[in-house]
Amino acid sequence: MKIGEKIRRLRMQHNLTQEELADRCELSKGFISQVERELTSPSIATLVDILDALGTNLSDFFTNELPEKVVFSKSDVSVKSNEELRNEIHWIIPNAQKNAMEPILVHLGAQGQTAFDHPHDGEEFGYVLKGQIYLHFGSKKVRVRSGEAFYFTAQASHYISNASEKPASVLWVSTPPSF
Amino acid sequence: MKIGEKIRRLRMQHNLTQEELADRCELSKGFISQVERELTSPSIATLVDILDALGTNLSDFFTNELPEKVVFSKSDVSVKSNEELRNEIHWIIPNAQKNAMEPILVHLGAQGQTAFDHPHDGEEFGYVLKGQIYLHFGSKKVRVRSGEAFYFTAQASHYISNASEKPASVLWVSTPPSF
DNA sequence: TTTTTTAGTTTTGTTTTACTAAACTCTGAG
DNA sequence: CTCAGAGTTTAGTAAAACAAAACTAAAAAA
Repeated sequence: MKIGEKIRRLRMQHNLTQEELADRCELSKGFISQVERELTSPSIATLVDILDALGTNLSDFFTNELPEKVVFSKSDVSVKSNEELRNEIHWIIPNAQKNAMEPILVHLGAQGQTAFDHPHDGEEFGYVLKGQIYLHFGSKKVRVRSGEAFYFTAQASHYISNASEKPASVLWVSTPPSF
Repeated sequence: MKIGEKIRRLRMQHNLTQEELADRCELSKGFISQVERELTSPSIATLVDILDALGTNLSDFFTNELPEKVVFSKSDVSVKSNEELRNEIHWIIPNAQKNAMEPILVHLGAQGQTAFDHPHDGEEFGYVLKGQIYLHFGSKKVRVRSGEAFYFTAQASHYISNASEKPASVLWVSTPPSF
């Protein structure tokens, strides 16, 4: 929590005095002082004004930063294959649920396809490494060939399929990770 | 913005009535109604209570505000090449600044390298499509070969280089987009 | 049909508090 | 010492958050 402290830090980083900040968002300097010392709590509307004057927004403000983590994946970490759907999914990063994005490698055999993915907030990006696949997005169906990419917000059900006899590989990155 | 609508949607997703939600966060059902219809705006403290009862938090609540967008990139949208660094960067998605992730294709010529990227919050994922590159991360230097991937939180300065004479290609996804 | 229940809305009123204006404190500089 | 610039504190008000109860509307039950 600690809204006040955070605002103070931000103000400092911008080399502003309480009064200067107060002017920018049409508040009194005394009030800014109270906010920073947590003697009061601004309304949401005024918080937006303050953050605006500090070049940020509610989203960034409340998003706590992630702990540092570096992963170098030389080999596949975990694999799950599905005979019936003729596919194989390689999770590239361990415990990606904790991260903002989750990259996977999808191998589709002849006539293979992935499981139906239900709509969720977030975005999906794919790059076809090998072969040719069909992306089914809502009622749309689009062909994506090797070296091509696709991108969409995951607000419709979707899955991919391989209509041909040759295997296909897709590098897939989704955010936030579906759980 | 539209705090009320969003709360209503969340409540619906949890199959709660206004009264049930009101009970959980010790508010009156009438007030919940006013909030959802934007006739009033909750204080930050009570907003936290409400979100808590809905199994979320300020951070997540204010983050997911992306407009639906679907992009299929069959050809490169914009390219920027740098003779001196012997590289070429292809932006795959137009206006990716508005999105949660920004995928690019990086081609490195012989002895090429990318510009120095300064630390920022967010995460970076890369997959080497062709050739062999070195990832410089802070003071670390790691070799990544074709078919291998790397991943890290972008809290240290970083860039990639191609030490060999053969060209190299890397598919790069970063989040949030650096601007 | 009438009655009852269930979900949501609207009104009215109280109480809390966000916010202002002005006085106050504490520096450091000239 | 005094002046100026930074922050703090106080006192008061205007605004609003929120509660409680009355009111709609619709569906379920009888």
